[in-house]
Amino acid sequence: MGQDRLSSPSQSFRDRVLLIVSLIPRGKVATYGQVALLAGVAGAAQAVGNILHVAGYTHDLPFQRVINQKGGLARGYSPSGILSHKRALEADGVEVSKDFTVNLKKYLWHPSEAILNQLQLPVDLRIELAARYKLH
DNA sequence: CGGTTGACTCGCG
DNA sequence: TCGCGAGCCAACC
Repeated sequence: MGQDRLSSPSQSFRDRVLLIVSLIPRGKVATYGQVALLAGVAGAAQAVGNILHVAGYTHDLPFQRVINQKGGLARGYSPSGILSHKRALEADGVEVSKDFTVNLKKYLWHPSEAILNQLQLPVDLRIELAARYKLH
């Protein structure tokens, strides 16, 4: 039974991004660049931010779990809403420092093999993903 | 169809 | 270590 197919290359980049974000477990975070790679397009981090900014709320996604490469919370999450972003993450059980950063070594999401397989991620992207985000 | 935008990233000084 | 500029890419208008 092939139901539960997570995504396929035929889906739009946008749909794959939304799906991947929905897979980030509570208590973990992912970076924009990481989501872009998982969606099959290296270097599309900014596009991921754009997509979440536009569709995050309407799709009821845990978009608070997506932060930048340095572990910092999004500046434009909402005008002065970096505090609400901090609270949303803490509600997930993620520690947020006073300078609004998260310890990626501790909280970065490492997708399971099963998920990677179902995303049908090309080998080269898998390699890049492991090289950039595998933190002992 | 083409220019603009931005919840990003990287590299350089 | 930090700020700034340039590069990137899909969505938008």
